[in-house]
Formats: sequence, structure tokens, C-alpha cells
Amino acid sequence: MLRDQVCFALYAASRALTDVYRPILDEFGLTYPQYLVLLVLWERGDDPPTVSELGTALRLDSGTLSPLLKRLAAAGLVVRTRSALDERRVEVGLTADGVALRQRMTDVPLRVACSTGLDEAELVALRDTLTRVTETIHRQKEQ
Amino acid sequence: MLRDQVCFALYAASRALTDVYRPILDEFGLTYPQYLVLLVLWERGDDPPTVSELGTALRLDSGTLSPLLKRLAAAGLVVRTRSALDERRVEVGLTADGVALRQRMTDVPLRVACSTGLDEAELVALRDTLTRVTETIHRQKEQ
DNA sequence: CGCAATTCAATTGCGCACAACTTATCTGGT
DNA sequence: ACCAGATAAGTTGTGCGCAATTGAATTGCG
Repeated sequence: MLRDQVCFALYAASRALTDVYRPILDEFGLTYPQYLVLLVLWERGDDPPTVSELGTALRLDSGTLSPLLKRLAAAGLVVRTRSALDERRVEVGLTADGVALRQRMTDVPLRVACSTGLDEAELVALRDTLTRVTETIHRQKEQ
Repeated sequence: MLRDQVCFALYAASRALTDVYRPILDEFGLTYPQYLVLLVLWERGDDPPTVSELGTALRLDSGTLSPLLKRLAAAGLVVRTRSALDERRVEVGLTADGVALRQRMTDVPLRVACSTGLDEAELVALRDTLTRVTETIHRQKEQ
């Protein structure tokens, strides 16, 4: 019964992959969600996103992001600055260390992808199916 | 970049599916991991697994299971009894309420599967791919 | 038999996730 | 200009998930 459930397969695979990331990210003092935040920041380049823009990208709320960003700031990778135009907003920018870290982590995705045992085509197909599921679910929530 | 990552797709899809489960399981006062524990117990029927057997089935350790089982016991769904043969072991059995709950939850998997928007064949293919990934990773960990 | 190594469950500590709430700021309508 | 409602980030509380440790019970080796 348990083994028939797609949801359990998803839950188990997600945790298994995080297990693969853990020792790799440990070398950089990061957790997986922290690494995801950095991916978004690296992608954005110059214009720093607000906390809620980060939340939209990663589908996480301020209850998760606020303390996480505080830890990234304490690690010296990120700076949080109140927007001058809108004092409610907090912009999350990279420090020099945060920018520099990107180069040191370029091969991380490849190292992880290898451990799945899937080839390129399978990985793409899996990613697309999962993305479709996620978007179907989120569309339903917004009616 | 973020959208290219299979790992993020997996992480996002897993949380999205848990979001689908949440309101459904809320009707029964359960969380998703608690529901998974009950699935194992229902499957086992008569012979109650130990905490570590549950851990093997769900790939969770005692640090997660001990407090979770305490909550299931407090909800009256489960009983924890020290094994007479080996006092280190704790056997996790269902109460009458725990057994009865199974009937009331038979349609839960179907309700959730529908929300993915995938058809039967896609669900089976996805499950098999994910199971393969999980097992590949776990085989690597044991060398 | 004796005792070191192992096994099992529980506990502690930390970092997510997420709901619910709080506080501060901004917006829009009058 | 005023203020009701909306929006942004942070805080609190609960429940995982996992590493590391603890303490009790068992096993196995000499």
C-alpha cells in the first residue's frame, strides 16, 4: 500500500536528494533552503529581490524566510536593507562573499545530478512532470 | 537556473502535495507523516512493528518517530508497548480507533491523486522513476 | 562467565515549513 | 487630510527531519 503511493515516493525522493546535498553543502556551511535562496539571488544579479519576491520564487513565506535570511546575513553572505521607497519592504542583496561563493559552487548541481542514476533525458522528463504537478496544484488553490 | 533544477522541482512538488493533503488530513486531526505511520500499521495488520521497523519503512529515525508516536498515542490511535522478549524494543500497535480510522480514510489517496492532474499511467511512471532515484541514492550510501 | 561492542528508543538541539498573529507602512476613497 | 483596508516583514507556536548524545538492554567474543 505505502509503496503504491506517488506521494510517499515524492516525499521519500525529496528527502533522499536533500541527503545527497547535505554533505556537499556542509562544506560551504549551507543548508539546502539557504542554497536555494542563493540560487535566486545569483540569478537576479544586480537588482536585489524583496523578502516576498524570494517567497514567490521559492514558495516560502516570511515565517520561513525571515530567520533563514538572518542566518545568511550572520554568515556574511547577504545584506538586508529596508527599501527607501517603501519602508515595509526589505531588499535582500549579496555581499562580496555571497557573490564569490557562486564560482566555488558551480559544480554542485552536477555532483548531485549524478547521484540520481538518471540520464539527462530522464532528468528533464522528471523535472517537467514535477513542475507540471506543482503548477496544477497551485492553480487549483487560486481557484 | 532555479527552474532548471530537478531537485527544486522535487522539493516544490513534495511541499505542494503536502499542501493538498493538509486540509484533508486536518479533518482527521492528522499530519502527513502521522498518516504515513498509520498506512504502515494498517498494512501490517496483526503484528505490530517496532519503532525501528517503522523507521526502516518510512526512512525516519527515532528522533522523528518518538515524539510523533507519542502524539498518535495521545490521540488514542496507537499504543506503545515494551517488548517482553527484548526490553529495548517498543512495539507500535493500533487501538480500536486506529483500526476504525482506516475505513473512514479509504478515499483519501484518490482525492489527492486527482489534484495532481496526472492520469493513471503518468502517476505510475512518476512513482517508479522516483522510487528508482530514492533506491539508487540509498544504495550508494551503503557503499 | 565477563565485559566490550552493539542495538534500541528517547532526548537535545537546530533549522526548516507553515498557520496565526503583530506591528509598521502604504494605498485608495472620500 | 483622513482613515479603513491592504500589504510587508517579523514573531510565536507546533510539528517534522536529522545529527549527536544518552541510557538501558542485549549480543558476542575471548
